[in-house]
Amino acid sequence: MADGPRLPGVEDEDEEDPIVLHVDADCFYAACERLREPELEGEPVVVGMGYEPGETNGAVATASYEAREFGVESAQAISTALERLPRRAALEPDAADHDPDLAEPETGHYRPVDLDYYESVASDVQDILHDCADVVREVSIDEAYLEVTDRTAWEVADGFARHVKDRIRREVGIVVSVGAAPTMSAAKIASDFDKPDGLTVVRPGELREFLAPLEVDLLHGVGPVTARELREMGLETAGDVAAADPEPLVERFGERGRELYDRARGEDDRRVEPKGDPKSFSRESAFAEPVAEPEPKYEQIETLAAAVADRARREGALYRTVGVKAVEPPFEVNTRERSLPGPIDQPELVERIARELFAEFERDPVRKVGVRVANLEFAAADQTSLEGWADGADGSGGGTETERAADSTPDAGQASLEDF
DNA sequence: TCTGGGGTCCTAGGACCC
DNA sequence: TCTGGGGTCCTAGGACCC
Repeated sequence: MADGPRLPGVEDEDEEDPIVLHVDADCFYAACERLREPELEGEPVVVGMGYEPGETNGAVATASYEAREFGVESAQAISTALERLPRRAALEPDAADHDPDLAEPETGHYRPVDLDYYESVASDVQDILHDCADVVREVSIDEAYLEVTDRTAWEVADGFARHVKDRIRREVGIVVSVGAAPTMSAAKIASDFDKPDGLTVVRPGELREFLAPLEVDLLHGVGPVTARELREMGLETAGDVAAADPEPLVERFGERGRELYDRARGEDDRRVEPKGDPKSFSRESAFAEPVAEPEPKYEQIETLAAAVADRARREGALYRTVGVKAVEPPFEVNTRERSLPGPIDQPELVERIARELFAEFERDPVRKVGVRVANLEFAAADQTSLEGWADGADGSGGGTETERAADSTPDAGQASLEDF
């Protein structure tokens, strides 16, 4: 926290601490499904990815709170979810005759993920967020940080947060939880504190006491592995971490250890900034069961390579690195990648390199494959817009590699396939 | 719990350069 | 024959997040 000049004896924390909101939609995918299918209100709803109606494959993307009552959890296999919460349609009409008590309350509604629709809903929410804040950082489809320091004050921050919640509920029909705090990391924890439909304000003076009793795994960036190691070090709560000697933490976890220590003490200098360009695009897909024969795998690699290259082109990105992923049973993740001398936009080359990189695994049993492009450059759009404009210009456009690649049609200025 | 898909960041070793 | 120090890039893997 920056220490500006102060009048002696004046505690003006309220002035200097930023006010950060973290807004997090509750069970977003399920909420979207309810938006277009209001009959689902109050019912157990499970949204599955890689799931198709009537099938048992895929995993749970989102389970409504009603579904969670039955032990359905995020990331769970749909087959497991179905054991705990049978599909509503499956019991109608036949099974209902056999056991009418079972049919109604003990079944749930299963829907496949429909990202396009969810994105359209998210965009309506984001419009409101941008209207309510000076800076918005979208973290994911259902989550964002807002910098609202100049829009409100600590004394009325809960009213402001309430206003944001109410607008989203009224205008879009989505319920969100909001956390307000002087740091991003605390705001994030605060939004989670009272879910669903939560509203938690942590004022600057309350930061340490708010964090202290929380289990370490509630800290952002602490997953199962780190949580276990922290417990082995005798650190159960954020308060334990805050009071600990930071040296062993840094030794054990490197830079992350320092960060962990700071966050547990409520120290976090990051300011809310809009999200930058993406760093990579990837596509992956799992087989129903491990595949040993080369052909189906290569076929999938090619499909994914084409999809990734297409995505990059649509987004106006050049890429310099192509990678593949092969997941072998039980869950061994292998990655291979190759970087090229310069940025390109050549789908055929992505396919070819992906095939070559994958060759190493062609005879291994593989349950999942993936293709990725990285080292992205987004200069293309700007450069294109300069064309026909810059002929006599000030010479700032000098002929960089990026420009060369960007203003060429595929195959012209970029290195050609044979060069690799 | 037999494990889906799309991302980010960090680490560590090796190559290579000066 | 022995062998410093610093910097950057590349690759593979791992932890984590939603």
